[in-house]
Amino acid sequence: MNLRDLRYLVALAEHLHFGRAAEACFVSQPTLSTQIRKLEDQLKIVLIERGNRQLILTPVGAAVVAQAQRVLRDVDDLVRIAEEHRKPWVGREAARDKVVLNRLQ
Amino acid sequence: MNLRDLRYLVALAEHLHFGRAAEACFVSQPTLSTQIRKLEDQLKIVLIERGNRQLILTPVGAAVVAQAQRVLRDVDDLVRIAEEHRKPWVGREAARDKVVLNRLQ
DNA sequence: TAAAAATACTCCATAGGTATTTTAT
DNA sequence: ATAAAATACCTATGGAGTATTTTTA
Repeated sequence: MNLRDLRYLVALAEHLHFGRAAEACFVSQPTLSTQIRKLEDQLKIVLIERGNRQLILTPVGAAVVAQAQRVLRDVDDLVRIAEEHRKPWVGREAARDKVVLNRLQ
Repeated sequence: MNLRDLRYLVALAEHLHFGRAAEACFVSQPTLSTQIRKLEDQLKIVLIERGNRQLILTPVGAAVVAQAQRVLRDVDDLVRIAEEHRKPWVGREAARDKVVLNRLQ
C-alpha cells in the first residue's frame, strides 16, 4: 500500500479513463494500469469494472476512493503543518522588515 | 513522502530511540535513521532533536506525528473497508475462467 | 569511554517506460 | 475496425543491509 497508488486510484475515479488518469499523474498508461491492478490484488477486491468504452467503479471501489481521498487530504494537512511551522520564523522577519520599511518611507 | 516514512516516524516518537524504533519496524537502525532524515529534508523541518542519550520531539515534530497517526488510522480504515466488502473474491484468473465457462455453457 | 546515531558502500526489488498484444464495441 | 486496457520486457531509482565511523553525555 502506497500513497502513490491512492493518488492513481483517485485520478482514475475522476477520469474513468486509464490513459487520461495516467496523463494527470504524469505517468504512462501501462504504469497506472499495473499499479491499479496491484492495488486490487493487495486489497483482494475489484475496484473498477473494465469495459474499454466505459469504466465503472464498483461499490467497494467507490468506498475505497472516498477513504483514499480522506487519506490524501490528511497528508496534505501534514505538509501544511510543516509549512506553517516553517513560515512563522521567516514570515515574522519579513513582516517586521516590511513595517520598518513602511516607517522609513 | 510515503506511508512507510510515517510509520517509521510514529515508531520513533513512541520509542524515542532509533535502534528500538527500527526493531519495532523490522528494519535496521541505519535504514530508519536515513529515512527519518530524508523526511526532515523533504518537509524542511527538524522533527526530533538528537542527543544520543535523549531524543526529544520538536513542537513541529509532535504536531506532524499526531497528523501522521491520523493518516495511518485512515489507511487502516481503508483496508478494513476492503476487507468487509471482500466476500466472494475470485482471483483474476479464476474470474476469467469463470467467464469462459459461462460462455461455453 | 561507551551507547547511540550517522555515514559509506553494496545489492536488490520494483516502479516506470517503450513496444506490443489483447479485448470489446 | 478501432479505441483502450493489458502484457512483456528492460532500465534505473532508491530502500535495505552490513560494516564502520562519528558524536556526546
